[in-house]
Amino acid sequence: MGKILTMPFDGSKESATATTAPQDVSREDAATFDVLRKMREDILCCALKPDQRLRFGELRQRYGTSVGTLREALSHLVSEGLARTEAGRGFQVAPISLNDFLDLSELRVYLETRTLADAIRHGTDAWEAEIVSSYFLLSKLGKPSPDDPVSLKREWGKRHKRFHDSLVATCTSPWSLHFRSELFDQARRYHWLTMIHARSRRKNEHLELRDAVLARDVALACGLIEKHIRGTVEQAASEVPGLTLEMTKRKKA
Amino acid sequence: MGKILTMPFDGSKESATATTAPQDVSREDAATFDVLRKMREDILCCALKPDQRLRFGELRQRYGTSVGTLREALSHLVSEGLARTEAGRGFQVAPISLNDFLDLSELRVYLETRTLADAIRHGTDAWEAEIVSSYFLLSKLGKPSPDDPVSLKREWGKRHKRFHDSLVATCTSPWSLHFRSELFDQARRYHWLTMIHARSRRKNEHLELRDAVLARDVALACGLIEKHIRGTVEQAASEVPGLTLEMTKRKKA
DNA sequence: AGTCCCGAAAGTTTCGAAAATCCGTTTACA
DNA sequence: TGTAAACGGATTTTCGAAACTTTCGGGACT
Repeated sequence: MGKILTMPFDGSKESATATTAPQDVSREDAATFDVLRKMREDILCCALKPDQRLRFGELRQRYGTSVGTLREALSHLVSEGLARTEAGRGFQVAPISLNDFLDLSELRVYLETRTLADAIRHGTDAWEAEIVSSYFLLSKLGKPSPDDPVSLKREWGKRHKRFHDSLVATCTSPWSLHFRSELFDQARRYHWLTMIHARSRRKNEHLELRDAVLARDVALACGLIEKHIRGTVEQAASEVPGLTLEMTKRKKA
Repeated sequence: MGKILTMPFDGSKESATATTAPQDVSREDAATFDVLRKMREDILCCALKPDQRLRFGELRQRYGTSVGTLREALSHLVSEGLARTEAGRGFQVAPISLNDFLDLSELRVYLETRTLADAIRHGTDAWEAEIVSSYFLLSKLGKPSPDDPVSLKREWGKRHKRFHDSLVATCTSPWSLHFRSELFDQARRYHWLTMIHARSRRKNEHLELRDAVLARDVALACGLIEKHIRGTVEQAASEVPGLTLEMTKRKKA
């Protein structure tokens, strides 16, 4: 029972391990998990562009790890739909298209409303507190313009995700939450493109959403999030250049 | 994503030493993919039992492959929800519980009806032909009793999956199909338990379903599949011993 | 010119061993 | 006698290299 696992004391009070990332409080899976997270973030933020070929040589240098570890991370990304692999031809970043965005957004409407409704019904004080907190952090930044630096966009993306996650945190259906999370990540790729290109501003839908959720108004909150998702799609469709209905023209020079 | 291809694979043959398979037309990923498929099937059929620890030593012997390959396959299974992994404690088969079955079945009702309705609306002649064909193969076997040999149960499971896949094959939403497929595989674990333990017989719901789909009756077909899924849950809940609401009692012998 | 074949180069896949980690047991000490 | 550190065996995790596959380009033949 006793989970006191006392480390064999090494003398140094502050473990000054300079070699690897020192931010390990509860290291998940160490190297593999770390590489996976970084890589996912890079795909979501289009640092690794859609359809880009992922060669092991470059990746090994970029993330400073071995082939085996990379392979495991890539394998994960494939089953999340963020990468593709074919026969003996290695891996590549999953393509994007308006069709794909439309498809996944339709499913998102269902899963977000389903999880949100359930979360509201099972909401607790701690849940409300986290919503308030994460909204505060989100609003403090304000949606970045295309001209803002990448680091700001990344930070906003993180806070945006945290806010939406907090809304559905008390949902009682693990499977619904799981798929919602995967689809949300998928949508983030398109959100990133919108952030880069779109100049139009939408009104603060997050505030409305927060208040509706805190008021426990299921119908209103679900309606708002549906409008939120659909609005994002329309904005991307009209303002992101090159996001046509079919981006699958495999032009070979 | 794209592993919804329902090719008529013969698989499951012990071709360990059969060096050159006859002109592999569809060789997917050779070793890794092969191990992954075998392992998934073993988990679905409870040859690897829920909560069972998956040690590399045993697995290496069972599947005749290396640690790295196993790791990649296990990694896949984790993101499909068929296995778990924790810190530095290796992998284990995902647990099962009635709660889990109820949760995933509720989501299945939505995804199956959604994909089925869309598939019917976009049905083609080839789609109908495959439905007729796969139903024929399914009905030829008849649902196995608990006393039937494992090989028969496995074959029935394959044909059952192929039939249900054929129904939704023309659905136009890749994401819906993807999640439907994952949930269907999850449900197969519980179907297997039911096949092993349940002795009650249900009427031939597959025939009704087939005819409703071929008649392009969306409402009827969706109603039938909903009843089909819910009926399976009830049968499992009442006839599978040990499938209680909480199976998470961590009894250590 | 066009087509086919063959060899070299680039890249991917698989493997087993070395390093790191965990768990149960023993041992030291109050 | 009880607590906690140290030890040893077992297991996991990571890595780089060997084996294999695909791609590309030159040269001979139609």
